[in-house]
Amino acid sequence: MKDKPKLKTAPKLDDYMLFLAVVDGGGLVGAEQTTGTPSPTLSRRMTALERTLGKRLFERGARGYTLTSDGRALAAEVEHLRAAAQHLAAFNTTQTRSLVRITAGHWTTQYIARHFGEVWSQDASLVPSVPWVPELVSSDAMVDIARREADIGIRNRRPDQTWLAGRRTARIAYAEFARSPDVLGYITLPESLATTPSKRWLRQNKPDEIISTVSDPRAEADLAIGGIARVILPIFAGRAMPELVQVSPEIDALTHEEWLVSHHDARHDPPIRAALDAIGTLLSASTRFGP
Amino acid sequence: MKDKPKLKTAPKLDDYMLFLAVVDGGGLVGAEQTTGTPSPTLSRRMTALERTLGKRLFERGARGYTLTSDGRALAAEVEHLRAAAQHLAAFNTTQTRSLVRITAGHWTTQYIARHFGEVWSQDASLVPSVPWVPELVSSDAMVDIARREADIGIRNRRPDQTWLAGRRTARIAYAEFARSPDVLGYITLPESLATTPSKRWLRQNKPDEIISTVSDPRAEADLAIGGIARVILPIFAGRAMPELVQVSPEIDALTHEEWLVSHHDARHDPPIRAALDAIGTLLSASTRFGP
DNA sequence: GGCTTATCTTTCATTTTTGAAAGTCCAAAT
DNA sequence: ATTTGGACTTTCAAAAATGAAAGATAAGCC
Repeated sequence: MKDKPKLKTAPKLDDYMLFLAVVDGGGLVGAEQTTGTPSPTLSRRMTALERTLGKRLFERGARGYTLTSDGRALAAEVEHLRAAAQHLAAFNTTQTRSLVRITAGHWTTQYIARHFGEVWSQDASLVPSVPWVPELVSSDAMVDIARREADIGIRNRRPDQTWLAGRRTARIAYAEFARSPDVLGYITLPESLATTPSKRWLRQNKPDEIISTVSDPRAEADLAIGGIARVILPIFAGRAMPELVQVSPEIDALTHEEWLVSHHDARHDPPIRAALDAIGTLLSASTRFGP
Repeated sequence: MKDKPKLKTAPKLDDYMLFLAVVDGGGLVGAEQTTGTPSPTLSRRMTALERTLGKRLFERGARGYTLTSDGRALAAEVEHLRAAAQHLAAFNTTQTRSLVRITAGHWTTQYIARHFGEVWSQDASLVPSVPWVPELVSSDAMVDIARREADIGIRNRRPDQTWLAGRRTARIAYAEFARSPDVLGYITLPESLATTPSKRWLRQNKPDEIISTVSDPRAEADLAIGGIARVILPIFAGRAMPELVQVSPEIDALTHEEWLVSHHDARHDPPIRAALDAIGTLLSASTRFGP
């Protein structure tokens, strides 16, 4: 940053914790063992702490650091900070697992939820080294990964913003499903909710054959199972419902790719890395698309 | 550092304090005002805190940040840390001035002590913007600036270690002083203490004329004032004692430069910067060497 | 007295963090 | 419906921090 004269009036709180580690350990080597911070870094941090406070906290010798009287006085005062930091650490361990928010369309979310046990387990021996839990959010809206509305999005095209990273997982095909081939007419969502390409396609291509609407994708499928009309579904979702049969060939106009999308930075975050791997495995599984 | 996978289990304590500032301020802009930390930095630090804890602490909106339930829970817990940090800040303000340890030979130390008021004042309107206090240590030993035995050293030659920074301040000349020109013989320090060039010179050149020794540089001058013998002094020191007169020409063999020396890193430290400027002004003053 | 060991400091290449400027998005105002 | 303003995120160049390796120093041991 710009070279502007700045008197540091407040040391880093972490430097106080490192200070205590040096005190407890009798020197940099002892503190290195307890904190994992290398001695050269500790040396600089202790020097910076002394400089910022304007106090000589240690006498430095061949046998390690020993406290000055200023150092002993400070150590007594920093115990409050140690207690507070330990309190926070204890609080944080009450929830050790990272929540990873994953958004996808309804049927993809359902598929993930039903098959998630195949790639994740709460059993201690199977839990991945990075503990995480999925938070599945069913949404067709383009959620804002930049503003952290989701950690991972499953989308129907390659991400085009440069801060997003994406991996193609599958090719998704659509077809008509019904209770039997002789069921005619279509059920779909109201026009205001018909935001997906498949809903728009139906309204554009067969508007006179829509005989009913319902506001919920789950209910849409239930009504098709009830024999009232046909429904257009991703084929992997339709095949997952034994009461329905495919009653048309694939609808080529609706076929699209499926992309697993995350923020460029976040994908290095271990819980998100682990989630991307697990979800990617699920979405790419050959069993998802047929026997 | 090496690219090794590392799950950060403990956030920076300062990030918790920034978190509280964001909570108090209702967003990044409010926190920027109270902490001075720019919004882009705060944005990243809050994202890093969330990632490290595996919790979503904020909902992000066009009107700033609002806390999630996890965020509210954490904010309550972090109050302990806020209290501890405030306790420390209060403790630190009990000693706001930086102690700058300056080592020099006896006579230089005395000169600085006597004239220090010319470049430094406790008066509020004259105190420099960087509060510091000198800790003068009279020592002829080569103190270890690397191991922080002193912040500033006044030496008789250019520093040769690369981690030291130096500024030449004066040319120091020596001569014999006595109560009157007819006083003969020399007083000096015992051989074991005669570590300075001037003492060694005397022992090498006029060993048979040493008629007495004393262990203290101050007493050495006092005895000369008492008329017992001559003493070899830096001319600026001799002239500062009206009871003594210079009784020899300058002793060319003893003339040397004077250097103001500090650790390379430390000289950017404002208290040390201020001390170097003040001491440099004193040592270079023309009044130090003559009428 | 010389050698070994322990501990701290410095070098140097690499990584991380920072902050000004610019970009993005949404709510409020017109 | 459009424009404006506010708040957050990203870009990019610069600054700061880091840690392995090497250097420096002193105490302990033989």
